[in-house]
Amino acid sequence: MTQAAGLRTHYNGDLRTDHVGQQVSVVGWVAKRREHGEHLAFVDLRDHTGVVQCVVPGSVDVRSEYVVRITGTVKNRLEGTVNTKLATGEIEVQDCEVEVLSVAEPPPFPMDGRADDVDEMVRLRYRYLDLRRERMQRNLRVRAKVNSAIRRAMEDQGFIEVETPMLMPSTPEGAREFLVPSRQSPGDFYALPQSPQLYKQLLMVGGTDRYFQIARCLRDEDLRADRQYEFMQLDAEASFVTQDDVLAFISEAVMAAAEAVTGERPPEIEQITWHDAMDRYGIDKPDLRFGMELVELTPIFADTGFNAFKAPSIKGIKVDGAAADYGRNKLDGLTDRAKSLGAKGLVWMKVEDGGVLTSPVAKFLSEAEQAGLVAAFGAEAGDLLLIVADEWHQTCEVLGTLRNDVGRPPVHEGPYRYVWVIDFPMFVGQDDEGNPKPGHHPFTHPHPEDMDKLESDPMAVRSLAYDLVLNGWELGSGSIRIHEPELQSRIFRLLGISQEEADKRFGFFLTPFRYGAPPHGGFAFGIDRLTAILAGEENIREVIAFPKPQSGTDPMTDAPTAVDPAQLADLGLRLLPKKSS
RNA sequence: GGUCCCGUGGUGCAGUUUGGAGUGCACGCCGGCCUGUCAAGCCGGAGGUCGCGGGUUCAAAUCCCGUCGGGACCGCCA
Repeated sequence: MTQAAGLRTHYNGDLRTDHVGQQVSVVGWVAKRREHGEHLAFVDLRDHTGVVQCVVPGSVDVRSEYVVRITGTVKNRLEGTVNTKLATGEIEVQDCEVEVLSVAEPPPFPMDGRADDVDEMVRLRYRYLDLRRERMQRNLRVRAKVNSAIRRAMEDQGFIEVETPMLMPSTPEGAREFLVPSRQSPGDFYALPQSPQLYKQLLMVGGTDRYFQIARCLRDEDLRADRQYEFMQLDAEASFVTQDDVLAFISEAVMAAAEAVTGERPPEIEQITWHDAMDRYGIDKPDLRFGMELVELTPIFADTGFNAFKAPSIKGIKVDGAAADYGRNKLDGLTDRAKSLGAKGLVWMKVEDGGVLTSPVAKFLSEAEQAGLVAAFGAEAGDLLLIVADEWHQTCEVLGTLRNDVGRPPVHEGPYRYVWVIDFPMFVGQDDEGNPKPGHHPFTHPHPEDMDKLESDPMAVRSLAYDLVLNGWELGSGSIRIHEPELQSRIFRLLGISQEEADKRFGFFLTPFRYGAPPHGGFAFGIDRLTAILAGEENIREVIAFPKPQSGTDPMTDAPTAVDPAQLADLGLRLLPKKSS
């Protein structure tokens, strides 16, 4: 409870029967006025702590959202007028005098739960009003608790907070950057940090040992429910540590944040390898809140006569009791979805009594194969089976997406299921020139057990990279970094990056490693995402004071805006004509 | 760049399938009444370029084309 001062003696939501008899002054916004003729009026007064009812012995000229100071005496409510919906509902402030501090126009939407249904653009245009609402104030305070708990947890583990520059050189790997033109060096640009990645590694070279920062990151990529242009990360890096050390540090910060919000410390965060995550859940950010794991079917069809199942990997998922819920339309929808994900097709089967399978393709399967399916799935009458046959990765990915489509609850619904995904592949896919692409980033240390496969079988090499996942959302990722210049050169060679090119692109970053770099590793996770889930929100915009909609424009400030030609001239910039189609 | 959904007084909706006068509901707003209400109650009232543009039609919120805005997702986010 905060000590009240200034114009008020108490916060509205704090008043209880303990205060009965006290003369109090409370301030805030008029949530509601109810007049009963010239002798009695009620004013519900709201601040961020709650609402208290004030009784005025006469009429009172206030409207919704007027800012007022009310002075009166706390009394028990009359018999039968207690309001159990209010925390302050056993008392009221009586014999009130009302002093108007600010008048207000009628707000465009109500400052209560009904505004949850209002068009988000309207809420964002009047965000300063939206923020008055209990939900928004709660979310801001959840966020503050998360930040505070993280900071404390990191400091308790010997990390120090260091700020890094917002204006840095462009390093056009990964996410698209926001650029900032330089006035003193016309035609040149800074970039805003996608993350403090490079600086924090240099802090390790600089002997900082354990660094963290609650860092703002900026990425000029399309916005989503879980993505804003600018977002906050707990960014951390430590020297002379193993992967397990890093996981422990970050687990501690996340669990401390969760405990600060929910009052309950999560159990130790389990781990799963990337391969197992893909194999069992078909995705590298598995949602462990529900089962429906991918079932291995490949051996059943080793000698099949069904052409569609002559594939390297056949897997399926079982949707319990869903056969009756999925008519032809929905099944066609799932098939289209599978195809749009790159599958050649989707086989569905409905399980009838006695293990009989109903499916357009059942007639192509032998009795042994059908029996094998029922056994492998543990299928019972009424279940729906969805089966994909393809390359292993493709099979897993398609089924993983269908599993989420069919079974995944909203992200904010409990329970909280954290999981570390470890042993990510070092390389993922190929670039246009046929070189392997880094799965994490080009400074990630290969898994020590796979060093001998770097050149001979690069796609089989694991890395010391790891992700933290909560309820199917990727909270963040990290890795043990390469600290040996020779190994770094070897990785660049594999990626098809020449030494000259590497020096040009990352010179300022690579040179320091020639002067004695400690082994180090780190992590960064998204505070917006963690906060949203802990606050019970499924969109990070709800836990950001002033977010932007998908267009990236701000309906409140109209940013981005055109600027004065003189400003452009100062920067040595001239605009091209706008594209017209 | 793509797919799908949405756009009707200040707010939330119905009306669109099957074209027929801006018709309706709830909240809010304005005025009146009301001495125990509490997202009060009763009476009265104001408030609309049906996102915008074009087309079809005797007639368009409704059908067609385009466009703008918003949302979810794919691509993208090392």
